[in-house]
Amino acid sequence: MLKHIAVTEEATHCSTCMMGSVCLPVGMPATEIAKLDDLVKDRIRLEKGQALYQHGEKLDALFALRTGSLKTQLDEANGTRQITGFFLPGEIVGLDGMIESKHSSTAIAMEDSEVCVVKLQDIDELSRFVPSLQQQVRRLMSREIARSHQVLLALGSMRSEQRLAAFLLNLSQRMTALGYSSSEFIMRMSREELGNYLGLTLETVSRLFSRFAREGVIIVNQRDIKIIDMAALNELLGKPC
Amino acid sequence: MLKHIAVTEEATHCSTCMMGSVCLPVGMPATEIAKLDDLVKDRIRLEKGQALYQHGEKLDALFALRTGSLKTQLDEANGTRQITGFFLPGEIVGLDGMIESKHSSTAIAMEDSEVCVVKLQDIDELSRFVPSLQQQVRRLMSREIARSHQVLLALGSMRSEQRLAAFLLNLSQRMTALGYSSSEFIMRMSREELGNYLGLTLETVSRLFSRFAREGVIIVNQRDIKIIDMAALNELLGKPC
DNA sequence: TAATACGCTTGATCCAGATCAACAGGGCTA
DNA sequence: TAGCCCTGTTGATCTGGATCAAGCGTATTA
Repeated sequence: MLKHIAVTEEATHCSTCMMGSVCLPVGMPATEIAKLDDLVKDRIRLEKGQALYQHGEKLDALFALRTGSLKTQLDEANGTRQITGFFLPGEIVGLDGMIESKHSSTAIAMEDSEVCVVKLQDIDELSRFVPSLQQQVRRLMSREIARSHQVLLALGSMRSEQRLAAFLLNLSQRMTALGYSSSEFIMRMSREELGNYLGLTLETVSRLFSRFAREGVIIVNQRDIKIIDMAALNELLGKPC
Repeated sequence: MLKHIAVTEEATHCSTCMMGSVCLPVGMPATEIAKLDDLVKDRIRLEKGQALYQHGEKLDALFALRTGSLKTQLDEANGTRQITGFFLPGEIVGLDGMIESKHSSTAIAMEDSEVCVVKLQDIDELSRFVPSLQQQVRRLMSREIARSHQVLLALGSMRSEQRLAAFLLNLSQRMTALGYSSSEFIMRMSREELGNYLGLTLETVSRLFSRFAREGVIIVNQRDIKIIDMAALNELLGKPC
């Protein structure tokens, strides 16, 4: 059962939330952000492994990740599973589910997490007074499309070492945006989950980590990653450092 | 140079367009569709090989494909290219470009084509009078996200023969929606383009076509495809027929 | 404290699909 | 009509990453 938490009068709202600088309101005019305070009436606390929503369930809201981390995946009838994304605080989950009002994927917490519930209905109502809100939702969805196109590029055109390099650089950037170190962070996903996401086996991922470490590009301690030679990772992708 | 065509008073509008049943208005209330007539003020005619827009260009509109077919692709600085989608009439192109108002991909006509130009500004203005329009745009974007997740599934979890089977079935469905035969159609893309899209080489694609033909699953004549045994393709994907 | 389990690493081997190469057919130009 | 280019087919060979297998460290439970 999902653990709902009503957002009371004195609780944190969008305009005062610490995640504001990376979350849903990013890029909106300050005057309009102030009007978003009634947008989130509800939060959900998730335990590690718990599903926020599952494929086929009715959808009427987006979810802004406040703390923790999530993964989204497709589960096919024949047993295959494809992880389609990993999400960090400030990122929006549920954007793929607005067709037929059914979720087309499953979202699972990779650690204890908390999300803000943003009802689509509330978005539509509020956007009459906050003109930039609809554009903002479009921007977020567009970003999600572009993001998955980047993953397509990785899966379709890159070799295994390039895929992992691209993943590490991407994660590093997102951690930086959150105010964490760009060179040292903890990966919340297992080798198997990462392999699934990147279209590789867990053994290949493990070997790549070992190799990168041997070559002095990173230091690996289980899920604790330290990037030593950022330029080497960029070079792998054929980008000039 | 792009060839623009003003949509005059007596020209076809959304409410009278033959593509209405598969295009942007799909699923909207009839009363609201009637109000969409001012949405498209402009069309663009493209010759085969011509770009509708290119990576980095300013974006302020969506494009509804009226006739012909398009592909979208990412072109990396290091020379790699990844085709991210093939588009048929009635489908919407340009949804990935609303971040920073810049296109994040390039769209190219695979044959002489024509698109309706839908200005974002006009969407925002019109949606004050047509409440379902914003939801419609969200639906279209959501569908695009779900679509690319399906491709992720193919590239990340399927073997070559399954990827091609999934592609053929998908194309068959879309052709059916357009009112064409579900079992016989012409593919507008080359073996190389298809291979690029599916993360395979053109040789592998060619061999797969030959093998499917040898096994009596399809009949291939260059780009003319006839599906003989739809069930066999579904079985390849592990789906019960 | 031992016992079981889970995630990860590493080695040995295998194979699907890439790469390299040759050629065929159709359409276009001269 | 010949010549050329472009697209596609097919064969031979190679290889990156999968698969199979063993073992190791850390956490959890009895």
